Amino acid sequence: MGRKPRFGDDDFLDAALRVAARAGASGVTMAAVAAEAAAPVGSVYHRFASRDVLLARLWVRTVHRFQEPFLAALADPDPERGADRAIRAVLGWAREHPDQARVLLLHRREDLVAHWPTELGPDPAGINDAVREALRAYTRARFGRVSSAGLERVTFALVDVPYAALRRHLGAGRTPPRSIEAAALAASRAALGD
Amino acid sequence: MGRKPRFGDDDFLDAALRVAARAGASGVTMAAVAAEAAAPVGSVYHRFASRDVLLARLWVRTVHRFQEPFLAALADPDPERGADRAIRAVLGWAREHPDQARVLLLHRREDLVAHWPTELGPDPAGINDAVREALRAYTRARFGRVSSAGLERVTFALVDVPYAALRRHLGAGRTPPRSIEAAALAASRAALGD
DNA sequence: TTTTTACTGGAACCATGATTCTAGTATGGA
DNA sequence: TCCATACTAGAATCATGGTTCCAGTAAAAA
Repeated sequence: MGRKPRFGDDDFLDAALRVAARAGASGVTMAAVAAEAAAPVGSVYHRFASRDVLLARLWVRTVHRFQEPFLAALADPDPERGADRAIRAVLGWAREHPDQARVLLLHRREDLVAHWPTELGPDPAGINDAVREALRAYTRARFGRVSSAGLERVTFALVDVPYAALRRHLGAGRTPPRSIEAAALAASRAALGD
Repeated sequence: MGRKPRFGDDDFLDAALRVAARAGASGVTMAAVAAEAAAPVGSVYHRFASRDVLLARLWVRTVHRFQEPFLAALADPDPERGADRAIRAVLGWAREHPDQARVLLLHRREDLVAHWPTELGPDPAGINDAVREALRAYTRARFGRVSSAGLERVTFALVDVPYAALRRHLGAGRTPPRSIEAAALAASRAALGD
């Protein structure tokens, strides 16, 4: 066969992550990613057809990593404990991986949709299917049935509230402090109507 | 003196707002703003030295409009009622002015800081001084003293929580529904430690 | 009516950064 | 050892969109 590759997909995704953490979304140029990986731009294009593909793949990889602990926590047979565990999982993950958490904040869904590379599947919308389904299941387990209002309330409590607790810190470049957990838990429980 | 102007500052700011609502932040090119106002690009540059200045001025104008009802509500002599009124003011303003609310979401503080035009003052940080001070005053009124933890909690409850309730809807291009108010109020009160 | 002057128009120019292109180059297998 | 095959290199090219520039133009004041 051919020669052994010097750079793999993940090398460039990791480089892009580091650049994003340091320079923000707009700083993630192909030249910057290549320099960060100590590679020439040509090698980046050998792996990723375009900048859009690179960014989309980084986003997808990060979303999956993020969803894993969240979904595991939410699946707890006891709904109340499941909610608490889910909140803690999100806050804990963000504290352990602030750069990756920042990537999730940096992209806007609209930007992603606008530049979504068709070769990565139909649409980024599908990526959240697992979460959407888990939230429906949670709503059913908690409230007996899945009403539109109930689902919205659950989404607010389990997704938007922890996001709100993190946003300020991640946006400012800080690792989120542990002290936000109490307020986030209290707010989330209240939103669930306890 | 000279002739009467055909376009004023606000014509272009309004045009930029409409473009932003329609095409997102990245769609706000100078050519798009000019076209939206039915003016040539030269006229835009006659009013605004650069795109950065235009966007920064739009942001500042919008922030001021947004802060006004929030600060008025928060100044209520009764702290509990002040918090509720502040939440309602934010949610109500966003529902009445979804495009402008979206502008506040679309910009990232980091992007603004990175491109801040020096002629607009020292820094965008100063813009939130009034809010920061109001939150300190609120913390004092509510908890007797201003501790770091108390201030963080108040900020989360009165700024981050309503933001969280709005984000999903504004980002998706929808006008936020009234139904989010109950959950936001409950979450906010809980975060304040009631 | 003439002059003055700020404003209008829009084509040309430039900077940035994505993408392409064509030689090399290293390595597994024959 | 030698060939076939990916992969590496990075200079050159292109596209996009911000910015400049200067010749008109219209209204207010004399």
